[in-house]
Amino acid sequence: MKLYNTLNRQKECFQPITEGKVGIYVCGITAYDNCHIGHARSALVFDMVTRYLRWCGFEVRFVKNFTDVDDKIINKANREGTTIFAISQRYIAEHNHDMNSLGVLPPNETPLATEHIDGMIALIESLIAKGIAYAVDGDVYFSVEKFPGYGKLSGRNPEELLAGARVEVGEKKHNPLDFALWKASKENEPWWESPWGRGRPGWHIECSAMGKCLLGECFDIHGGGADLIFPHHENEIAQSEAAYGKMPARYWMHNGFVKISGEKMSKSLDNFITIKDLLKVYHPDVLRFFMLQFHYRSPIDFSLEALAEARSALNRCYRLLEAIDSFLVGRTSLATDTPPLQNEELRSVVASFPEKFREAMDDDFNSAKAFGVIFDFVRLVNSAIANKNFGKSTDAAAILSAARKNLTSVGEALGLFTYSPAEYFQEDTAREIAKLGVSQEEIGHLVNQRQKAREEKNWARADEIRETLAGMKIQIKDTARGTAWFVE
RNA sequence: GGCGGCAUAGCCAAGUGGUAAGGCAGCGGUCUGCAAAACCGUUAUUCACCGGUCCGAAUCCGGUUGCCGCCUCCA
Repeated sequence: MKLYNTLNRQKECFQPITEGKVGIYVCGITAYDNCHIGHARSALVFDMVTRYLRWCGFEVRFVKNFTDVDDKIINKANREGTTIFAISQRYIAEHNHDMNSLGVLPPNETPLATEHIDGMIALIESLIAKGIAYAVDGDVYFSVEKFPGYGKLSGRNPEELLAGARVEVGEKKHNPLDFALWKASKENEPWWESPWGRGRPGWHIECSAMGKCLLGECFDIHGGGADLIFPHHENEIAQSEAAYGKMPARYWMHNGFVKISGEKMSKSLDNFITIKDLLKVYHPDVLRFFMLQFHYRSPIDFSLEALAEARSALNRCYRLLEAIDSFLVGRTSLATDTPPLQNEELRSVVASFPEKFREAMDDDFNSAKAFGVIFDFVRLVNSAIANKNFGKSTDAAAILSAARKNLTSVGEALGLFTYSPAEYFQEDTAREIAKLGVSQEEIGHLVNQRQKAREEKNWARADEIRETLAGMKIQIKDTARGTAWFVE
């Protein structure tokens, strides 16, 4: 398995520290507002990473933190006249609700920064003892010039950074590049007792402390959004490596951004769409499919049109599952027999499908390439079902149930196809109908009328109703077992 | 200004040396009372542009243009 390591800017063979086990730390959210689909991408990407690693047989320990003390939380708490804990707990609950809706598996550990203050203080003390950090008036700063490797993750060098650095009035730092490990608390700010007086931790120190506490001084994978490369992860490396003498993680993975109209989606640009709003109009699998159809490091340009296309593609997969299920109804007994191999080639394609999927995913979690494999497979199985002779062959049911099993297995690695086709289409239809502003009853009535006209062989009337429905974006599907309908 | 990334069909997108996956949309056909779904066929002699290396490049090197991100909180 190869994965791209931001640290060395190249794909590297993945070699876990302990055979068969993987420790992953991903930077989670600062809990002060609802999550937007940029957060969703990061969550879905690393959910795919952990799911895929588990699918491959690794025992994964996945840690994702919450930043629950920070300027933005403090500001919001002061504005609302409440505590930072009330704010962070509220948005952690919202976050968890969103993640659950998206089908993101809960991490093994979800540490809060405020639960690890002692660890942070100990870490800061050891940095001071080593002469790498210094205290000034209750603040503590990390001295960048004392750490020779500074800039290795983001590819910057301290001189260049210094040239462009802003020096603010009243700075207590010795060097403009130095960053805060601990901040003396001001009025109306939460505080913890420390050797430097009452204060609160800087942003970067929390991940160094929590990563070390839950995964050890060096773990396998550290992940986050590409915007965290600098300064957050750069500073985290500086702190941890200076304190423990080793890189905190071997592989650094960063997901690309979600853009909207060509610009990065972010709080500051105020151009974000929340997960909650999006899930009102599209099924969570559609959002997941949309995100995973791109390689995780590429930027994505988000639009509702693009999401609609993702829905069309995903529907194709669920339709196949539906078709298999309907083929298999009443025929499963055949699967237990040992029938003659009438479809040897198809059987071998079905059997080798997971391996092809694995090949694509092993190349730096290339889910985009994996979808190519999936759709080739979908077409092949569909063509078998479409073939009348295939239905007569004694091994058809066995092959199709194997195909179904393999497709959902691969889906498990991506977090897709976890619903039954009936559930999926029901939820999809409910959303589409709501968008169209028509009721199920209205459609059902028209479908019944057409059904009557068809029974009377009044084709003109039947076609007229079908056209009316088509005008409403409702497609009719006549099958042996009656008429179904769905939204285009 | 510094650092990094990207540029592939109508749209989206994979592809890091061996002759262009896949999805969406479109067109023709099969199936169907008609449709839909599904299937078959079709849609880039070509990968922003200009040079170079090589038997061979979308893929490597140099240059040009355009877009984006980071350098300040940000997934």
